[in-house]
Amino acid sequence: MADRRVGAKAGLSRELVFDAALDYLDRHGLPALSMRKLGAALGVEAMTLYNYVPNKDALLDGLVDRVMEIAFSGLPDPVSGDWVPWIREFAHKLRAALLAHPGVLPLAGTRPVNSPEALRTSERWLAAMRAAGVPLGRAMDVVNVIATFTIGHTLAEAGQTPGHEGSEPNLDERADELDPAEFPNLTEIIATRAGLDFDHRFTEAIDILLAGYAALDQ
Amino acid sequence: MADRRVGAKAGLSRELVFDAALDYLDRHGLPALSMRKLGAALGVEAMTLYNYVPNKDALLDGLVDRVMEIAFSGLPDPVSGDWVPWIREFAHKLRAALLAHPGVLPLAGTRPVNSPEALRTSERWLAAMRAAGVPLGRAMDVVNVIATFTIGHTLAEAGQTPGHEGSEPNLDERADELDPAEFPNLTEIIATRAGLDFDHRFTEAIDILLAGYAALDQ
DNA sequence: GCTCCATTCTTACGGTGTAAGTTTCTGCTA
DNA sequence: TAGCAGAAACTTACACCGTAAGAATGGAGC
Repeated sequence: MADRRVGAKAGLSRELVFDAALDYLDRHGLPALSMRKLGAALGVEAMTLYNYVPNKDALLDGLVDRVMEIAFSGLPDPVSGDWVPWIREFAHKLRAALLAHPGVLPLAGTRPVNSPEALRTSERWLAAMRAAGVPLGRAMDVVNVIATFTIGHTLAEAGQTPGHEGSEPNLDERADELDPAEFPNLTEIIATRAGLDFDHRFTEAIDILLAGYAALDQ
Repeated sequence: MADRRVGAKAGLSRELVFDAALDYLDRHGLPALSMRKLGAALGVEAMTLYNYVPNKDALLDGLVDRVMEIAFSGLPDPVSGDWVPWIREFAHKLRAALLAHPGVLPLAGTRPVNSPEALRTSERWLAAMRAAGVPLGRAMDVVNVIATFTIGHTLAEAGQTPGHEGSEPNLDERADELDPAEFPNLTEIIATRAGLDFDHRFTEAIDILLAGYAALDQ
């Protein structure tokens, strides 16, 4: 970044700040994200960012909303009466978006998502499911169960990623400390990789949930 | 805490430090937990804690393990061939333990749990399910799906709790900003509470998952 | 050229985790 | 009982954090 004189515009915008924050998060991880470093990445002092964001917490909230928007984008309108494939597609898109930006994952679990975009999407879901004969309360249950499961499962998935920045070693990393006599099944799992396929596990669980809920109403 | 002279024993132990940390977390929340304040709660300087814990991250990891132990404690050994009720009980106990210590919830989602106690419990699960005819890979899938769903769902539940310390308002808190014309279904949900019963939602989803998996093998 | 104002920078404060070094007390041995 | 070794606690220090308050600068409109 070429040096500017004090007061010269850096050409920032709320958009640009969020973009840079998401990029920084993807590149360096959540603990490394500070206002000073984000400012430096934009060629600006930390306090300058406060012209675009009230505080750091709001910045993090915005990042979650942004990733949710990515997950929602491109979802087709649920016109047909069959809501199951639509929700299934949403679940897989949400997982993909979270895995693409694993830095926001811990935030996504903690912060309620109530951006206008998210509310609009929820409303569309509910309307479509209701039109298909699902009671409103149950529709809300399905939406929330799918969303919370996806976040929980993807949190675990990202945490197991080889190179994650957590402090505790994951199962693979402590495979050699595992006494095969005391833990025969766990050692077999590590050796054969049976039950460690996240793609398969997620797909199957979502299908079970959707089939189960679909069977409840009719 | 009566003042001691330098060097006098405060009677600390690893146990006591973790106990105090969990208590502090329950009382003041995760962002408020610092080494200095935890030390003060124990009548001791911050650096003293480093005699019992290598660093703060290890302290947090230990807290997650401790809550998991609470969840596991009292679980009966799965002797009968029917593994479904046992896993169901585990899910509900895990949720209860997490809700009792909501401060550790964000940590539970992020950090892989590989304490010896947790590994022993997993091993018991797998052995029992296998004895009942479930293939090993599927048994692992069931265990992980139940655990990740429980964490994800309970994260959302604790986040919606009135008085949570998050920054974004939850759905109820922004009910009045919601335009009934644009969001008829969401407003109806808030008014009737349909689909907002966490107990019911969790119980039903767990039952659907267990029934679905049970139907796969046999 | 002058004024106004948005934008940016500077400075400062109280807080954080933790490395390094110092002091004090306790319990053992002689 | 005296002396000493090691454990336990404290002190100091450093680099970093979020952010409040105010000063400095640049460009836009007159």
